Amino acid sequence: MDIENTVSFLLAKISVAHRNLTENAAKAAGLHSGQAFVLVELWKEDGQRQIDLALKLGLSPPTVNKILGGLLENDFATRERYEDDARSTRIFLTRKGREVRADLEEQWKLLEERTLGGLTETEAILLHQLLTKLLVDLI
Amino acid sequence: MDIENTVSFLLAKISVAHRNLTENAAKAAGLHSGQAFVLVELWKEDGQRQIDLALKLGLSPPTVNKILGGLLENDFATRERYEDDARSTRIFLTRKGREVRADLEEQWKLLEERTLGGLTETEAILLHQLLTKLLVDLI
DNA sequence: TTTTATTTATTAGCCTGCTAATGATAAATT
DNA sequence: AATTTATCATTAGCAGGCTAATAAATAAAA
Repeated sequence: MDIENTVSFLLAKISVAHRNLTENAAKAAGLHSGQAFVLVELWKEDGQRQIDLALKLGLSPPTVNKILGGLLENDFATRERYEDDARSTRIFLTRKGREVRADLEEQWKLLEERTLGGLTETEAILLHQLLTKLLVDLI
Repeated sequence: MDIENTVSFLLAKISVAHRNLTENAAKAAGLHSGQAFVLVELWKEDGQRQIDLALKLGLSPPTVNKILGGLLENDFATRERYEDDARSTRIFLTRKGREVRADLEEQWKLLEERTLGGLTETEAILLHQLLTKLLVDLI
C-alpha cells in the first residue's frame, strides 16, 4: 500500500493548500472562510436555526456555533430566539451581512481562477463532475 | 458568480468530509492524521530536520512542531540535536514509529476504498490524474 | 573582527473542525 | 399527569492549520 499514491493522500494535500487560498479569498472580503460558508447558506434562506445550518453545511453544531460567534461579533448577523421553540435560535443577516455578498463573490471568482488556472477547460469540467460525484458519496 | 457551483466550493466540502474519514483511519492505527503524514515522510527518510519536514509536507514550521510534540509524547519518534548546526534538531523514528507503518497502510487502504467506492475504475484513475495536476498547480 | 542579516525552533494566539458533557426545552410514553 | 426520552444551543477541550514574535545560532558583510 503506497499511501502517497492514493487519491486520499492527494485530497489531503490539496485540502491544506486550497484552504489557505480560500482563507485569503475570504480575508480579502473581510471574512474568515467558515463565515463565508455560513453566509452562503443564509443568503439562500435567512432566519435559519443553527441546527439547520449545521445540517445543510455538513458541520457539527458546535462548529457552527463558534463560527456564528464571529459573524455576530462582526455584525454580519444577529441571533434571535425562535418564537415556536425556546430551545432554538434563528440567525438573521444584517445589512452588512447582505452587502458583503458581492465582495465575496468577486473574491471567490478570483479564487476559482487561481484554483483552475493550470487546467484546460475540458479538465476543469471533468474535475467538477468527478468532485460532485465524490462529494455525494462521501456524505 | 454562483459560489456553490465552483470547484473551490466542492473542494472545501469534500475536504471536511474526507478529513473526518482520514482522522478515523489514523485513529484506528493509534494515530492522528497529522502524525500520519509526518510519519510517511520519516519512513522515506529518517532523521530529518523539522524545517525539511515542513518544506516537504507543505506545512508551516509551527504546525510540524506541534504535530511532532504528539509523536514524541506517544513514543513514535525522538528528537535529537543536530551535530553540525545547533539551531536544528533531527527527528528519528522509534521502533514503535517504524512498526505502526503496516497498521496505517492497512487502514489507509480501507480509507481509499471508502473514498473511491462510488466511482468506477476509470473515474478513479481520471480523478487521480486531475488531482495530481491540481496539486502541482496549487503549490 | 565586528556587525548585520538570515535561519531554525519555539511560543502565543487565532480560526476551523471534532467529540463529550450540560442545561433547558419539547416531545413521547406510561 | 408524570416520567422518560429526544432535541437544541452551548461550553470545554482537543487536533490541525495559520501568522507573528522570540531566542539562539549560523552565515554574510563591513
